[in-house]
Amino acid sequence: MATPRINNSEFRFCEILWANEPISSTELVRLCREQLEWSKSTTYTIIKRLSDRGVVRFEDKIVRSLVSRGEALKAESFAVVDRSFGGSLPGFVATFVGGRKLTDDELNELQNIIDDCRKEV
Amino acid sequence: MATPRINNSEFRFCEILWANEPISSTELVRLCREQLEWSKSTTYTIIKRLSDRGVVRFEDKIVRSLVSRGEALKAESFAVVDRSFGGSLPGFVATFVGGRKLTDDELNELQNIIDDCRKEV
DNA sequence: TTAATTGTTCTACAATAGTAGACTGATTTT
DNA sequence: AAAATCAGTCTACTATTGTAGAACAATTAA
Repeated sequence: MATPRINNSEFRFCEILWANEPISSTELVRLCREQLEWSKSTTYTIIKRLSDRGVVRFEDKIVRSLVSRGEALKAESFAVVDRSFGGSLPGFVATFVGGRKLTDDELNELQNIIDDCRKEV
Repeated sequence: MATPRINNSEFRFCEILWANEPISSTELVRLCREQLEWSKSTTYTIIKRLSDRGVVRFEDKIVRSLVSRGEALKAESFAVVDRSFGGSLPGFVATFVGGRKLTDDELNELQNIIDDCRKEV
């Protein structure tokens, strides 16, 4: 059961959903109008499309996600690393770093991630 | 001068171009047919679209890139990290790692990248 | 110098992404 | 109960992506 694809505008919608769920459609309409400048029907269209694809459930005027933010992000990060860096995380990181300085904090965070990863056998 | 956007099929095309440039359109048609199963006109359409957007130059039957593979990958990695992880590379890496074991080699590579990054002040 | 081949463009069509107006049925308010 | 509001759907239209047939122009071979 691969994570269903979520396109760009759907992703923006999901960010709002994830941050507020469970949430009524009416509220979503309001938030999407405020934060994305969407019309009411645009919001409903996206709810419909996402629920058709199993990304959300829309029941009794309440919308909730079936795919967590974490799952979606993981799927997306895998996709990029696979497609453009032959599946190599170091390849991705090297390219990213090559074009930008990292702060000490970021370096430390990365170090921690690596160390943790080494621990778990 | 932001790197022009390059969509999926264009990216596949570019991989072939980057690996073989400068290259004649005829050769590209051949390679795209072999590797992507594209028809002749599909290849020419993509050459046209990319040259309209300044990604490649098509002159005297020769195609060459104006955007290097490195630039394109960097732009793409930035885009993902920005859009989905608020610009945080550690955020990206943590998510990625959270769903998959890294090999020792990968861990060492990452370690090297971090160490190098620390050196350059 | 015709015939074939090669190189290129034009047009086009289906699929997906992005967006919304108009309508309808259900509730609520006067 | 008519009027207003609310919740939701339907239809639809534009832009982009993915792909290619047909036509045409230039070059080469017969």
